Amino acid sequence: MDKHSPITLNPRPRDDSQTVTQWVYQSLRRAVMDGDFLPGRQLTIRALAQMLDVSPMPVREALRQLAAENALEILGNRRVMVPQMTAMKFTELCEARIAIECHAAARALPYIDAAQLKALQQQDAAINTAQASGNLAQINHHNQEFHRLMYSANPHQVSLSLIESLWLQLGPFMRLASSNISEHYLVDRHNEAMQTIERKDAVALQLAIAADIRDGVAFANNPQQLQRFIDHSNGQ
Amino acid sequence: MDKHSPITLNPRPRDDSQTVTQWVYQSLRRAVMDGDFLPGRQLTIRALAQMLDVSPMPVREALRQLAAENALEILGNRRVMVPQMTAMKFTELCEARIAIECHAAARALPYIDAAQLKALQQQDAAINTAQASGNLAQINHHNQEFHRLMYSANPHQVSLSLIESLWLQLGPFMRLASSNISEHYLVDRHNEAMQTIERKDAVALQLAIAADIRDGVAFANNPQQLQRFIDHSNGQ
DNA sequence: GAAAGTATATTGTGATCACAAAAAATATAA
DNA sequence: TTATATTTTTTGTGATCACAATATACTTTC
Repeated sequence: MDKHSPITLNPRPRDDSQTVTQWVYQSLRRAVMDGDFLPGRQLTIRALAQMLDVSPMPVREALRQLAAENALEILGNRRVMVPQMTAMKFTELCEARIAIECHAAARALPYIDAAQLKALQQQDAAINTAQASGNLAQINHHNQEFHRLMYSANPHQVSLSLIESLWLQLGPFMRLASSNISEHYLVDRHNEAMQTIERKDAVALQLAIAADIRDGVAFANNPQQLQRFIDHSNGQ
Repeated sequence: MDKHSPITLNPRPRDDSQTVTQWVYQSLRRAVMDGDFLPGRQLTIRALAQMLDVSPMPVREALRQLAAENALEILGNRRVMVPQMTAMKFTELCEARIAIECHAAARALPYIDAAQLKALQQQDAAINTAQASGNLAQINHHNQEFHRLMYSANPHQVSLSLIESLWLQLGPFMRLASSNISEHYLVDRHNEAMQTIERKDAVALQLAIAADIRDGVAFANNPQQLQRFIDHSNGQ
């Protein structure tokens, strides 16, 4: 729970087509998602600005945007903090994921055609490749992409941004979680999901998604192991 | 769909305890929620700043925050627009509301004690008072407060901010909707909900909440009437 | 040595400015 | 009159600065 521990930031190179604010936003978002900032860590505008070699202005806007997405927390004294995690909050976040993602999946199902199913299969293959290489960040990334691809088949999608807010809040812990998951789990659930899509079976798809999410946080079923993860992530 | 129609803004007086940015944010949020900005309307930083008699800076931050909550939309040319509504999107928003709010209600139920139930009853009474006076904005406001009160009984609440994002997107249309609802509907559903809370019956509570939401958008069951509302809101 | 008070440094906030990109208005050509 | 080119204006962006509020470091006091 150290507020001032040193942080390292490895931002992607600036793309000239995007604004500085966008670049800062994406850099910070990725850092939060990857758990580069320890929970409880306080972030200052000027420090981040210096780290990214930009003026304080775009950092201010990026921080405010991330706070609006619940990725960061603005304290009463106007300082910005990486939110703390608790076992109860973790459970709530997972249950919210299940509720919303199952709903989004069912709503997307009618729109998933053969081409999109193929894209899902390719994404699933990418997950396998990442698992073979043992790159946890990559596994997570492709896993998210699989879900995103599915939900965004719905052209009138309104819940994806809500789901991403939950991912952002869980992000740092999912990487820890990945290290404890037997590889075959995720693959099975995704195959299961894709089969239900072929059958256009909404209820079965929801069950598969719920199972996939629960598998992903299976380590949280053991309360004391969950607490260990949280303590570890909070810096012991 | 006029991009430049004149807009009027009736902000609340500035509270000295809040920052200018917060005040601007709340003023704009209320305007969006109340439907003071027509969908498709483009908002410029400088115009709003002049209207509110502040510098462009706090407006910039408020707009970015509202965009992060999907209350506003940032276009490719970096301009800010009030999102357009479509019949399909409206349906998606309502279904998302039902999915998430039912979930939030069930999750809050175990935490609702006698005192909080009493607060809900008081809020319900406030809705009745508002209905008697025929003030649509007041009805909406107290109705939202009723839901908010219920969900936030859960001390580990994580979905309320997601729900509020949906309210923001639906806000302008709910006021139109209110004008078409028979008064007794809302009251019945809320009483129903409070009875299920006393019984600690989660499933029945979810049914009551879903019914309450569906009653609130009952006018949308008739597709052409929904389209009329949207057309009207989009400025014919 | 611990607590309270003071001084210094740091921080978020909000205003102002320069600039490039985009939009609107105007002028030109067919 | 319509389409195209040019100028003018407007707009978002990002940097810099002043200031008040907060936090930190230091001193004093008991």
